[in-house]
Amino acid sequence: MQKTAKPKKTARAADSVEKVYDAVKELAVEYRFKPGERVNEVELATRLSVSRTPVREALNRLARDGFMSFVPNRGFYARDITPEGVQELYELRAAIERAAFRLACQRGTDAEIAETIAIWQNNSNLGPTTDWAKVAEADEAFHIAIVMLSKNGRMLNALEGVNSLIRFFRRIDLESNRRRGGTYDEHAAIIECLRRRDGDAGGELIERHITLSSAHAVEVTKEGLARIFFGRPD
Amino acid sequence: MQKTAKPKKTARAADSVEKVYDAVKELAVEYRFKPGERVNEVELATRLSVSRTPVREALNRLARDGFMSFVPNRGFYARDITPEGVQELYELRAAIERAAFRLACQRGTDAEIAETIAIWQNNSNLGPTTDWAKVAEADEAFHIAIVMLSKNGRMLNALEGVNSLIRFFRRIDLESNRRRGGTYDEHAAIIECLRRRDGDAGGELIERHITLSSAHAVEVTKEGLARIFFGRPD
DNA sequence: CAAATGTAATGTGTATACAGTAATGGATTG
DNA sequence: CAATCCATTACTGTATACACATTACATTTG
Repeated sequence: MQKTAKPKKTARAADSVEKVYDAVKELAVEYRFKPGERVNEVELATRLSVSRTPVREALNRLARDGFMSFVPNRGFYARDITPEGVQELYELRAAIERAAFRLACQRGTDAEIAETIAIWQNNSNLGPTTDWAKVAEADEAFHIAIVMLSKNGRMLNALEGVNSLIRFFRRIDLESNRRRGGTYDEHAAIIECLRRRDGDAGGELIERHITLSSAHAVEVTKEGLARIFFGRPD
Repeated sequence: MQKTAKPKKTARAADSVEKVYDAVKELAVEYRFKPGERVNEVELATRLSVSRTPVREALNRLARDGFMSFVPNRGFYARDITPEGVQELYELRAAIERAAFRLACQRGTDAEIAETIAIWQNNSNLGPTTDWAKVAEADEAFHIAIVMLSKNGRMLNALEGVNSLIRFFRRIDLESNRRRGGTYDEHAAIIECLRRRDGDAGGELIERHITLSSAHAVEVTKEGLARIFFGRPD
């Protein structure tokens, strides 16, 4: 289905909001805004070559997503970074994934479960790599795949929101975790429960698996702060 | 700290967004928009005596809250109403509250737990009433109070979002539930677990307590639809 | 008469203007 | 020299204007 050479595609700048939302969300996910920094609307608008109107609409969305806070007459501020905040996010993630796993064991079809296992087996064959971004991406996909089996779109949506909020820390966490090993085995055990459809056991494993990560919250945010303020071109 | 009589309080119309957000959210919570209905921005703006700009900002927020969906070049549509959607929300609520209860048992101080119990005892003394809105409000407050003990602001925030999305159904659910009795006893059992700080048992009770509600999702949405389309002045 | 086409009316998308509020920096005063 | 005050600057909040997209409806066509 090619785009049949329609030259009338001068097209208005519509969809600016979506573009701005995606772009600014990306900046926020990667902490290109310093924690607590005030976001200047005109600067952002000129940088993205749009007016303030779509920028403000996007910022309003991002505020509800948890990436911005908003103070009337002062504007939008980038999210903070604190160990407590990170731990809270991991705890929420654990709560969602635990429940979703139990539902997945009830509702996933045999075919879906088999497919999920197959995907995991492929992705875990990354071999020894130092591309932690890829590792984190695969890890996130693994957990998302399980939650999809729960057939609960609301949980999936909530988890995706949490995931984008912790993505920055998850990379750091996985690096140090992988050094300590264990992640692979934990996933393997979870997969085995899924195969047996043992929702209770697997749910507990997932919860512990995630809670282990949350226990590093302090170190992870320390390392995160360092990267935000020192470790990049900017 | 009184507001020292500053007559210069002609004040600009600022804060329109907050006002519009609250007003439209209220409308959405109560399903004053018919399910799936397209929301007309100019009509809403004139009704609230503001321009389209703050209206759109508020609608963008509400979209992220789950009250609106958005289709580029077509605008905002009110959420629709389906049994599956309601059940998903109840499942998410159960997931959050179960995990939060366990944390509450670990983190709540003796004083906080005692206070929570006291508040519940007061509120359960409503006696025989037919003001289901009040009953639902007390129920929501009871569950919120427990989650507050978890000291996890993110979970609290997520739960509040879910609560506002299901408030309409919760009232209906409680009516039929109360007729069947049981709600009081279930809360009492949960409270007892909290007093003993038995997070595992109480968590399971909460989950079952909520899951029981979710099982009525179909009937509840049927009744809800009837009320939306027939049962009110409009 | 049904389907297709053109056109008017309705409504969204974004830029811009202007009013009002907070932030800044220098002058003034103790 | 420090604190306060005032003027200036920078930025936010909302209304409005206009371009574009969609929808509804009447007209034409097979």
